[in-house]
Amino acid sequence: MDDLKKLQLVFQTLADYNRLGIIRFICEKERSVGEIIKTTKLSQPLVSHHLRVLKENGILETRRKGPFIFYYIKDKKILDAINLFSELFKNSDIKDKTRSKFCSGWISSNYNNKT
Amino acid sequence: MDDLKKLQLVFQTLADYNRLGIIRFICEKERSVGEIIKTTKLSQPLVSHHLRVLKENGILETRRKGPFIFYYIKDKKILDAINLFSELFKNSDIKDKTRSKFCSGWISSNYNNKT
DNA sequence: CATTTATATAAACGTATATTTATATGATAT
DNA sequence: ATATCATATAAATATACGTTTATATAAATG
Repeated sequence: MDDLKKLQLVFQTLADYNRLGIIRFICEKERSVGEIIKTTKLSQPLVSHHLRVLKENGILETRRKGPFIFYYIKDKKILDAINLFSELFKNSDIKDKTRSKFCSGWISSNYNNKT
Repeated sequence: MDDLKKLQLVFQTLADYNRLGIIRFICEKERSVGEIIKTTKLSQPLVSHHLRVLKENGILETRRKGPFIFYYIKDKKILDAINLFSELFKNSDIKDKTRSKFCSGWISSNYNNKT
């Protein structure tokens, strides 16, 4: 697979409203599937499907914690890249940096709750 | 339209192999439709369609020059953003910055050939 | 071991969109 | 004005993929 095809797959992965919503919810700390379902109000199989796509395309990673499976952003640089697009293409008239940032960032203190 | 939807539309616009190819070809200087057809080897209506999508979604802009219509990158920052993803997700083992950059950049000396 | 909770998978369905084929518009030159 | 070149548009087709419905796996608990 050439690099252009890989790039296309990444954009395709991000080109879904629900998946972006999931990423935005996950972006500051890892979340269990149940939390994602509750917050996004999407059906369980649909969330599961989107999470799989996001994982298969290198956006998310998982870790099991008892019966729960937590999803988290694989590489935090991805958030910077998404933020860049978010700031470039926000359609609101008020272009203040704080408001329309896609994700303010990962909370590193939430990253070490190993079981 | 909320910002998340706008972001989704931008990624959707970039989530096509042929469109990415067109952007990469256009990225260093404006190009006429004919040049794009010749280089990408895509059919004329297909190129026209993709150019329209790219323009409608704020990636490209046009300018007429006689019988020709030239397309160019509307905001060069878009290239930086694409480059960021390109470097994050290149699948080649050799991860040298030079090779897998999506676009080395706009050649500003090619930007002022007004008619 | 059986039941419940948490998550994943499979099949079926509908829709959006990339591509093709055919035609139209718009500018230039003879 | 007409023929030609450059580009756009419209309709038709095909396919990819998001969503739903139904079922399966996997872990925990009594």
